[in-house]
Amino acid sequence: MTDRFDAADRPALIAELIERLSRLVRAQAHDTALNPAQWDALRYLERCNRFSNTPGALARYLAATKGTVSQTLNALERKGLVARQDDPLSGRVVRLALTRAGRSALNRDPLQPLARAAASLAGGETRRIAEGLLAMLSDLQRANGQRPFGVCRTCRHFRKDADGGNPHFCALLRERLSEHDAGRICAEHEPVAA
Amino acid sequence: MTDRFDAADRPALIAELIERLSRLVRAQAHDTALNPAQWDALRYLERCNRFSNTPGALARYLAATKGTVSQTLNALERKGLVARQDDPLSGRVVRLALTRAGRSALNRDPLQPLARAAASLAGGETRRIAEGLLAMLSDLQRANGQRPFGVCRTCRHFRKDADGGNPHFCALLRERLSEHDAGRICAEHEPVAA
DNA sequence: TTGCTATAGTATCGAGTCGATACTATAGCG
DNA sequence: CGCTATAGTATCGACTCGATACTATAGCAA
Repeated sequence: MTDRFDAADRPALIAELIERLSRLVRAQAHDTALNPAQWDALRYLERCNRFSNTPGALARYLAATKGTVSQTLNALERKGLVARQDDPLSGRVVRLALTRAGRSALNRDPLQPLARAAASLAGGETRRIAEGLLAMLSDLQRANGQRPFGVCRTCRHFRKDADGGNPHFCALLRERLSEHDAGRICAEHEPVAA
Repeated sequence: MTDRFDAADRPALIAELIERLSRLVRAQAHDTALNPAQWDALRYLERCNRFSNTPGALARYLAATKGTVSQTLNALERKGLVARQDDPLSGRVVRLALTRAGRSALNRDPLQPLARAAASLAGGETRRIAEGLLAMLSDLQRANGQRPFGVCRTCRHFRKDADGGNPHFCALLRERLSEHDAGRICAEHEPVAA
């Protein structure tokens, strides 16, 4: 029988460690006012751009069904952390926004202990690990036939410094992008490299 | 506002990536016959040693309550993947063992896509990442006041090559350990370094 | 205009999860 | 023999989450 802790099976070890770390975070988060799915949604809404602040985009991001996400949003709205707003342009789109309370709730994010654990790694390691995990995420999403969901800056529709005042531009949505926008998650993201 | 994707906030990014990877695995695992907790239990039972194949140890490992774990075990037993056996020495200890079907179920572990993603990383990276994640796990467990749960070989009670035929020895439980034992997870594990 | 179809989102339901609580039974100690 | 600690189970209830069914709007086509 193969021993999953052998050096040869290090990928299996990595996968299992990821699963365990996440499990510990969830276990720890249990005495929070929010559940894991709600925290995930809150984090997403903090970082998505104005093209992606919708229930549908959130559902794709979380790999959950629209119905499930709708319930999560109901809970977050009930708690006053998220506001739903009608889209001025389209009658069937709902725009999501964090409330002030929602933003400040993120200061109590149960992911913080994990982030602290990451911060205490040896100096150069955080970069390597972040890049490795990112690569794994892309891999996994590709294998699942999902959209990659990256930030505008790394998208093939991103046009850097297209203009003076408003430095960037999205060639897909034909919208100007501020420097701030460029670092936000977009549901339309397509990586530069084909 | 700080942008969580800045280089300065790389630890937060790492934490979030771990959470997302795990979420994708869980989402993918949904059309499996087993749920995430059951997979976690199966994985543990494949790799724990003979001192740690009990519901209590599993509960500590999963950071779950005994009641929850008991239910998980009920489900696994009902599905014929795990067998509960009375301990011959103690009437209040239950020993857990994977059945043949349980062992072969692990070939369909939904963690495998993630492991494959880890395997396709650049050569030297897997080692670094595995070590980094291990360090994070220890950190997190220490912060939560939990037992570390490592393999015998790295335990302070482990005596290497204590004997000829049975090479190793556990100084805590006063039991001989085979080479195979040395790589198994033990609930009594205490790291060498204090 | 009138369909037709696709899409965004919601409501409802039911199987299942998981912690809390309470319980039984054994171990171990005096 | 109690007494207490521990291993494990049963039960309950709040909640999760996907499946299904539904409403409503958008967009296209004739």
